Amino acid sequence: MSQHDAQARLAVSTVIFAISPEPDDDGAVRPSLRIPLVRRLREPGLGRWALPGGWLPVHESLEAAAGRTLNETTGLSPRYLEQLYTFGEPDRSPGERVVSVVYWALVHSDEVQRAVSDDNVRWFDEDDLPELAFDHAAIVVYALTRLRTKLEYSRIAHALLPETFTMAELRGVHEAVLRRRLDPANFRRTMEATGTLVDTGRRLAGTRHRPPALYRFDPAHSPAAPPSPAPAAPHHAASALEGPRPGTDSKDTPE
Amino acid sequence: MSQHDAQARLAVSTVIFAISPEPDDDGAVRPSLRIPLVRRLREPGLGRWALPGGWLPVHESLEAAAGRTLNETTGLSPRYLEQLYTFGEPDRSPGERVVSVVYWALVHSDEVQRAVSDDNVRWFDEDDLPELAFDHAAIVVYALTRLRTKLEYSRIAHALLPETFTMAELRGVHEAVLRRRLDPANFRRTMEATGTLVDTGRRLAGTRHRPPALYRFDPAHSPAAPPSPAPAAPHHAASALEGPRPGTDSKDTPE
DNA sequence: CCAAAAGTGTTGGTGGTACACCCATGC
DNA sequence: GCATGGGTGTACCACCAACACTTTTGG
Repeated sequence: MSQHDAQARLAVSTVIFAISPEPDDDGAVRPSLRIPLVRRLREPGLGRWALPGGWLPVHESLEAAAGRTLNETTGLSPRYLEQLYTFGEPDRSPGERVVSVVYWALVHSDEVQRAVSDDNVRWFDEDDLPELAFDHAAIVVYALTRLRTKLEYSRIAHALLPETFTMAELRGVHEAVLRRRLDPANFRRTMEATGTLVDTGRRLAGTRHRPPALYRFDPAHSPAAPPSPAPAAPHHAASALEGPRPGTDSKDTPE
Repeated sequence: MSQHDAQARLAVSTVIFAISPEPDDDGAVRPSLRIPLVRRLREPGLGRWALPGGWLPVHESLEAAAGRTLNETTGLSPRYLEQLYTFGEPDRSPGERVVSVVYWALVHSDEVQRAVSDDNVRWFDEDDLPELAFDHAAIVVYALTRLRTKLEYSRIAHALLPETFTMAELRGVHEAVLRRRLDPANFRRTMEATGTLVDTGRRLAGTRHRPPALYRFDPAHSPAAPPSPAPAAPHHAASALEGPRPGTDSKDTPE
């Protein structure tokens, strides 16, 4: 019983979200929600697209492992990272029992520019995903509903935006995630009422209309962990990454 | 590398909630929220109280394992069972890396009567817990906030009550969980507005005041899985249990 | 001046809280 | 009849969606 003994194997995967400006059908630039996927280089599921992840190292915390694999596959570091759910149906991975602790993450839109993207890592539009390996399609669907639900009662949209942003950009993020238009007037008031928005005093020039104010989020409100007592506490998994090292395929790849 | 090789071990634990009538300080019978704990019979944490649970068998689903260990320790079967969170800090269990997928469950109050309770299994009042092994105290705190949060936007209180119940009993459950008094008039309207309550037509006699109506929950509303798409779907882990079998201590016990 | 988006004001509906009040039963 | 909770009616307040309206820029 070397490594296929009577034990489930533990993997950690992450659903990563970012906002990308994408040309709309009528040419207007509407932001869209995007997700990076990696191509599987081994069986099972060879060639299929899957969520970035890897086996859990014995001495690494779950959250650190999620942040690290995220960084290894995309080159990015998450602004927001939270556990989503643990998937462990006995038959979800052919051949071997695999239990996956899945996280979801948000990254800044301006970082996506310099994100890795090659034959084996690609960003997909949220409503135009390819066929996924294992049960990853269901996982993404679940992560999407969690993101949408949480966006409405929490203020996490800032994790998808650069340091400063206009009210319209913030609204664009909400509209892209919720997939519906929001009233600009009411949206502004709701956001201002949270007290987490700080007017930088500067304005964005160069538009062909009245220049909008630039805001940033009050850091006093966001790093303070939400009322979830025990876990959560989205630290950034500050695990450094030295070069493009082999990644997860030291021996075999999990789902 | 027999079984202490470089892999984390996977355990499944469950925080079980039930309502018990408990004599109040002034003699009045107010329901209270109770949690069963098991005494650890091995190191680490020998003698301490801990959440019921066990190692994950290779061919059993996470939810089935949670339901089974729940049944083995308490003799009860859950009316509600949902995944809570996965705890996996590297140092949470001395000596060995253990990752615990934790569920939370609700059981009917009338079943608690015939629940197991001996030297090694005991029910504790939610606000009078003993010192717990490992990080189980934090886990219970987290489960409590989840229960409280979910009670307010979902209708899960029925899982803590018998088939039929009065409006006051239902309110008593909410008050016990939320730890505050609720306005009877407003509570009634709120509950009636959900449309999930069915008046059985019968009334509870024997009180020394106007006999209250007996309700039951509309089964058309509760088994229908909530809008959580992927996981959830609280099936009852229908794994039979043949007698008081050795349980999890075939080789060693997890946390 | 005009287009276009920023930003403000006002109104009506909805849901929740507080609280006054009547109803039906046991004793 | 009277104490006790069961059950109803109603006024008020906070929040939110809808939408009319004013402001400020670029061209």
